[in-house]
Amino acid sequence: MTSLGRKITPLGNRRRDQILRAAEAEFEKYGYEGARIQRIADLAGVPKANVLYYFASKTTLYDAVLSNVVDLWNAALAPVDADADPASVLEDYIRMKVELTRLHPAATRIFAQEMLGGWQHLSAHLRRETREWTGQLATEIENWVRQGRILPVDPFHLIFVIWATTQHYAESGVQVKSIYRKRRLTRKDHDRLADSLVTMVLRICGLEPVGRDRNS
Amino acid sequence: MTSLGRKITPLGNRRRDQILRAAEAEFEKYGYEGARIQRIADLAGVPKANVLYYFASKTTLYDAVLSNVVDLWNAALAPVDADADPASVLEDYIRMKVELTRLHPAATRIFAQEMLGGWQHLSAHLRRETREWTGQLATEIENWVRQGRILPVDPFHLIFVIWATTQHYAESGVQVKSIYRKRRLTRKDHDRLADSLVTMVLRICGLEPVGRDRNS
DNA sequence: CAGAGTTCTGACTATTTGGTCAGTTTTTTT
DNA sequence: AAAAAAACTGACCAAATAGTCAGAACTCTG
Repeated sequence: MTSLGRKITPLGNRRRDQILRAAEAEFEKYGYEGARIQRIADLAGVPKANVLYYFASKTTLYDAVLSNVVDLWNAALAPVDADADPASVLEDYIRMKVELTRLHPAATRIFAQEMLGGWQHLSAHLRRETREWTGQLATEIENWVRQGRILPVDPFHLIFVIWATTQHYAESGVQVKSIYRKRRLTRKDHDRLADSLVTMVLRICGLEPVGRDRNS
Repeated sequence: MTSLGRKITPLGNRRRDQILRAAEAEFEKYGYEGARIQRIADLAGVPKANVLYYFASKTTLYDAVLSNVVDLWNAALAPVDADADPASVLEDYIRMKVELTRLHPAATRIFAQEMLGGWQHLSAHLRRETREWTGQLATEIENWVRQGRILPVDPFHLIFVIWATTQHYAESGVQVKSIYRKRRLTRKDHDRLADSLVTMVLRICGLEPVGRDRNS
């Protein structure tokens, strides 16, 4: 489904990326059902038929976009180091997630939409990967609790707090504007979000912030 | 838009509700764009034209569904009593929200979808109401912080934790199944969620659980 | 520069879908 | 029971949209 039955030249690759970027924006804005191939074509500045030339169908195109997003996610959220102290691990995890959210808001929103829909469009392969890194942190948290290194918490719920909050915050750029009367999220907003989240999560676990050199 | 230019008999009202319920299920499952009037009609057991007889357009129908949902939400989340102690207020708020989520999962999901889309389909009237009760709790939390009754927290972020987590949890029945390998959420799951959330939120605020008679 | 492979596209099709409407049936009112 | 009002519906329509295709244009290679 992903591979076309022909060679891909550098030119073709550029076009493909160009279309893919446009598709990402479109899917972000309208979701799978609401997305229109024509609009993707317009946005990419190519005729509609050209979109269908590179991606056989709307589904294929969405798959490609989604795959990119999940790859991004998987690459960024590194495996947990078993020896590191809980506070550091949690803080790193949170800051990484917020950063990803800041750098790739479109990707983030698509990811969230897909999650809302129960990963209906996620291939089995990607689904497994996604489950893996989520499960790993949960196991680690469970160990910490058993070892008495943090207060008792339900690992899933703790992850949800981190996950849902950043996600929710990122997703709702419009909501933030409409309910909280802000225009858009600045870099500072994201830093504040990360700080605030770290503080909250550490308090939940009964931990103190780790003194560390921040690179900024 | 909401009112038809004719009298509504009891019979008509029943049919209207019947269709409305079907529509709620449909919109929950497929979102606004994905929803099909034909399917709503089938689900309600009436011809498609009958749906359009009661609701002039898809938009009108969605408005009606959404209005119901927001009413439900507004009615349940009572205004905050300024004199009550923070722990009680927060616990009540959380338990109410989780309960709503349990009783009206469809409504909850539609609400979330709408939020994701930036309230694009919410009338100005409902939008104002929604903002009001959100802002009220935030103000209250700010007061508590100022009075030193709870540890310093960003009110919005705290509300987000509550909100996003329950929302996220409720929304992702399928995700819970696919990632965390559970079948469906039982009553017990919701109780555990509420307990866990209360604990977490109180820890964030540096509060102890309130001893109180639970009616169950 | 010739030929092969790749890229591109306008025009077209099949299907889906929201919405209309004229006329029928049922219920309510007088 | 007659008249009026409301409820209902099958048949249709116009618009939108995903996807097809034949052939033109371009690009690379020998």
